[in-house]
Amino acid sequence: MSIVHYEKYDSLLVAVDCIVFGFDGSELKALLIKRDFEPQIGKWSLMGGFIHQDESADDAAVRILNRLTGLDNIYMEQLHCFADVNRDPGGRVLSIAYFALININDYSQQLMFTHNAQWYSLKDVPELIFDHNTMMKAALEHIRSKAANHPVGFALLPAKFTLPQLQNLYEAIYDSKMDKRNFSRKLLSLNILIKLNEKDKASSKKGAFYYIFDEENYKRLEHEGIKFI
Amino acid sequence: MSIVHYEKYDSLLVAVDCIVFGFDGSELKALLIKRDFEPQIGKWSLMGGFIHQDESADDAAVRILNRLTGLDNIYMEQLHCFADVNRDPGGRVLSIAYFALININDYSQQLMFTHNAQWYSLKDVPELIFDHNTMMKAALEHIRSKAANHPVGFALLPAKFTLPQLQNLYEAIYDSKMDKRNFSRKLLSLNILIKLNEKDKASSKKGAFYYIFDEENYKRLEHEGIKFI
DNA sequence: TCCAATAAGTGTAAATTTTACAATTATATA
DNA sequence: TATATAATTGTAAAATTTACACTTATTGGA
Repeated sequence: MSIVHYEKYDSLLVAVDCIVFGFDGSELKALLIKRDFEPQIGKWSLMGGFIHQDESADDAAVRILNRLTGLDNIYMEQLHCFADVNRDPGGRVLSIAYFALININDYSQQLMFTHNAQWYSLKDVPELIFDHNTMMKAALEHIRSKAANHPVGFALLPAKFTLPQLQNLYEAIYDSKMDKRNFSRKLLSLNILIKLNEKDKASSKKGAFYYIFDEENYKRLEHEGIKFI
Repeated sequence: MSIVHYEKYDSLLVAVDCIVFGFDGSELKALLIKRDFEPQIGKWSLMGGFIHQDESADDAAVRILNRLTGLDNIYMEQLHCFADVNRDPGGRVLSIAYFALININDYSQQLMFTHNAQWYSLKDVPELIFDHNTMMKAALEHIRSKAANHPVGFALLPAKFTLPQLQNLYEAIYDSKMDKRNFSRKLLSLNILIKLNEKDKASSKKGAFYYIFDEENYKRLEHEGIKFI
């Protein structure tokens, strides 16, 4: 096989920007950072960075997410490559947006402080730099269409969670109320939930049973798809 | 707003590669080109090219599709950005894959010849350069998951088509037989088909009625989603 | 012109899933 | 012990999906 050396005249800067969603038990939130660097210092934005010569886009996203959260093994998917010519006033920069889900409790206050980071409810997301609001909107649409056909929650919920918490998550994703009888019937019929003999008493006197995900069935349905909506 | 000039040390070449699907009435086919240029001259590949400094990725895809097909207004979606470090042995090149659907009859023999292009049934797709087989596979998965939740056919079928042709398309996408009574009931219930008072006699003595898409309802359902599977 | 062949077009009953809807239960605290 | 709170549970009607086979329109050949 012949190796050619491509001309470099139209090489471009390529960034990765991460939309990080977390769930606090009742609301879906996005992790944003207040920039203490140029360009657009002082404004809110997604966490991002340039892709290096010697790393894949996925690796860059992992690196950037790790820098922001301190976490490894974050659930992450490539969302879309945003490539309008003038999306970044500082120069021609492509951005590959990544969609990540984390358990909000895994995120340390220390790192929040270090990065000027803040969790914003989706309703309250401020104006962001560049096309980051567009990315945010695409990420919200993505999780909605994903949740319609795949189980979600594994990455967003703590290991032990209750049915009301899981329902709150779906209600937060779709920003609408659901019937709890129908919801539990539906979710239990998927065989991805294992009921524990232990209750969470934090939000009611009666207490709600904890569940964990059946990891094997969850991953299978994540691949095969379900029909949630 | 302050304009910064980003360092250029990690700028990358970014290509666009197009997976073009067409439907010949019974089979789903992909448009491939036999390379008459380096690297990998003589091998089959997707049609692609580099993104220029002054064009968006979408514009590059339109340009490349137009060069290959002579067509404007091709149905097209960004699929995924492939960015492994060593995906192209000729150098570090990212590739944004685009997924396009065209009416196979719109494609001229002249252009087929000019570009060394050939329609391949999906079952017979040969070994392609780089990660193009991976892209092809992703495109097939994409059209399958898309067809499960959205109407498809507008871009792939001629303006007038018959119900058996539409069913053939769905059967080709899913590579499986469907019941024609259930299929027609389902599709007709979507209110996206307008029956013409005219028959296609090409494939039967009785003839099959032509239909056209109700463009408004089609576009609405394309946006809202349907539940096909 | 009549018959045979071909593919198009059509209906129904059973099974499953979805939807709408409200009473009971467990527990903590007053 | 009474009360308040949120969790848990069932059922009937409606809608959708599935499985399944005969009739129809037309052409070309006997």
